[in-house]
Amino acid sequence: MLRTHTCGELRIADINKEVTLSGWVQKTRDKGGIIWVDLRDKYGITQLILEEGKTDADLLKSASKLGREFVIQAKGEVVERLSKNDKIPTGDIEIRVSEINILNPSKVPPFTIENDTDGGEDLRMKYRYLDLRREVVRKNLQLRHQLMKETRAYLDGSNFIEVETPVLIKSTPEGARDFVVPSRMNAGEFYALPQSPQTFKQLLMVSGFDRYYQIVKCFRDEDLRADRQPEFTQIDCELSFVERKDVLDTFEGLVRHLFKNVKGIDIGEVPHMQYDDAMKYYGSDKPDIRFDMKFVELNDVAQGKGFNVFDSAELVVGINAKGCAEYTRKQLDALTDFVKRPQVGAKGMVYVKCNVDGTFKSSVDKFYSEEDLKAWADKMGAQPGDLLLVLSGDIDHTRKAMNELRLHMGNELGLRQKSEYKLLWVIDFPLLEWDEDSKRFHAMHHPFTSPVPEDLAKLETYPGDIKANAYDLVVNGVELGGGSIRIHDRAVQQRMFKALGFTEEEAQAQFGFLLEAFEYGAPPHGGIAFGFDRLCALFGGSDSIRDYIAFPKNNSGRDVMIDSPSVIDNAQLDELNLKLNLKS
RNA sequence: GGUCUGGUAGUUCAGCUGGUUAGAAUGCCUGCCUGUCACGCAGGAGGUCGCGGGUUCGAGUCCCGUCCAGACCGCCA
Repeated sequence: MLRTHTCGELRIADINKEVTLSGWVQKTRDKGGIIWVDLRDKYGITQLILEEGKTDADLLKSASKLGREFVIQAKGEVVERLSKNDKIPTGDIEIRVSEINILNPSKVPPFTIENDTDGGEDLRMKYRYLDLRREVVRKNLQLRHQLMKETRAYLDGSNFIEVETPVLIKSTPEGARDFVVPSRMNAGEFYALPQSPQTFKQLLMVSGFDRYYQIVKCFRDEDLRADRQPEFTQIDCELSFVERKDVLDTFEGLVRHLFKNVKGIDIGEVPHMQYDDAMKYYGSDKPDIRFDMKFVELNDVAQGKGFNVFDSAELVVGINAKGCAEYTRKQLDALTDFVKRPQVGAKGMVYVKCNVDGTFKSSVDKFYSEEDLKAWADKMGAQPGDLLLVLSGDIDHTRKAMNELRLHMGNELGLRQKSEYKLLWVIDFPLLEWDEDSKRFHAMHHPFTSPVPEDLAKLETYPGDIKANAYDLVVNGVELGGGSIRIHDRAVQQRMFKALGFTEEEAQAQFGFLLEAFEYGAPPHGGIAFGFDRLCALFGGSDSIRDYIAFPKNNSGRDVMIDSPSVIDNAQLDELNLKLNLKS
């Protein structure tokens, strides 16, 4: 037997037991006469002791040669420690060793296997299997497992069944870029990896499966971010005979279950917010409502006073940074620099200090009197001591920039605590979005999202005005999931494709199977998909999903451990009927 | 496609307006140490300053290019 116990379970009650432990050498401490070895496995650390006089001399000598990360087996007796360590659960006992077997030696690892490791990101990814030995990283994957388990428990308990859908499917022009896979047996043709199992889950509804889910890998060939990987995992769900309320209730239930069972938090009722309001008051379709600082539009009080920047702006909008009137020139300049960065894109920033003595000091005193500024302050509900930050310009860019500024101020003022969770349903998204580049409408969600019934007639007349029967779940400013009630009527789906600029032939070629399926008794249905990696990161309190993926890709979509992607040899290319056409 | 930041010992970093032999911590090796648990003490080894070019009497430092990594914008139905 290689072990009788793990390295995390022995306690004072186990004293005098003869045990066998196996694990990795975390560290040896040779005190001269006494050698301690910290033995580590997934479950914890147990201290071994070898002592001159009490331990065989050869064994003592060999123990001093044990290096970090050697895999060893140690046999011995559980004894009470003379000096205890209350920092670890096994700190009251140690193993008086009678035998050590080196199961496998180890080279000196390139970084230390500790929570506060000395290894940088790049190195840890190259040796990810060593990185995963670290408790902090291992706990992230254990959290992921727990979330997966609880998700399945909830959905199983709600009559969902998990059905696997194919990974080799068909490329579609809509949406993100597809990863494609050449087909050897069908020369010149390609599979695509799914961006989501969307059409398959809808077909399962046509098949009568009623309630489907799948924890499923999806693929998008787009640039990466801290919260975006080319392959990622979704909790993908679809339900038949449901309206929006049914879906929201069901998955609010899922999220409530997860918060309750994994974090012990009661999230309460999840409020709903119109997309239009989210944009108007937060400048974002995923507002962080852990803090207020809502946008206040100031056009009526700020325009017409001779300040050309504001007068010529489509939108003048401000936020109230409570208690920040004492900001120094340097701090205000830093904020101006922040909004002027190309990533934020504002041309400048106007501030108004609402001084404690009731006076006002602004960066535009030349154009506005105290009364003018007081009107702003009143409109924004400002108190003495507050600081107003104002941006202007066209609506879209100004809202976007103000959103960045608001989040930045939220960070600066400590209003975005990771331990606090504020959930929000954003509803009534636009169905379509005009795209200047391609001069056509794009589906904001996807082409299978149904319009709200009362807007259906606008598909041919005012497509840009249609509201979609779609919803996003937003947590702390992160889009955690989104879905919609789908189209289940062939004629409506065809009108939708037409609005998106598909010819009838194109629609038939791409999605004929779905259109046909709708003619064979497709039930009303709808669903939702959650970004599972983001869910893990959110629960773990991290901004990066990489920490919750066992073997993630780097910024350039590479796996630096296995060094993929990689070239393939000519024989392989030949077999696939492919010829490379590398530019440059 | 773009913006920004970084690349110096095994590792994490410092290295000023260009100027002797490029430092620290940690890890590693050797010796000592009988209650350590971030053990301690003494000693030692360890460097193509990412790569290529340029400016200069002289480049880790300045300039250009390039590669790699990270964050972000575009992109992500």
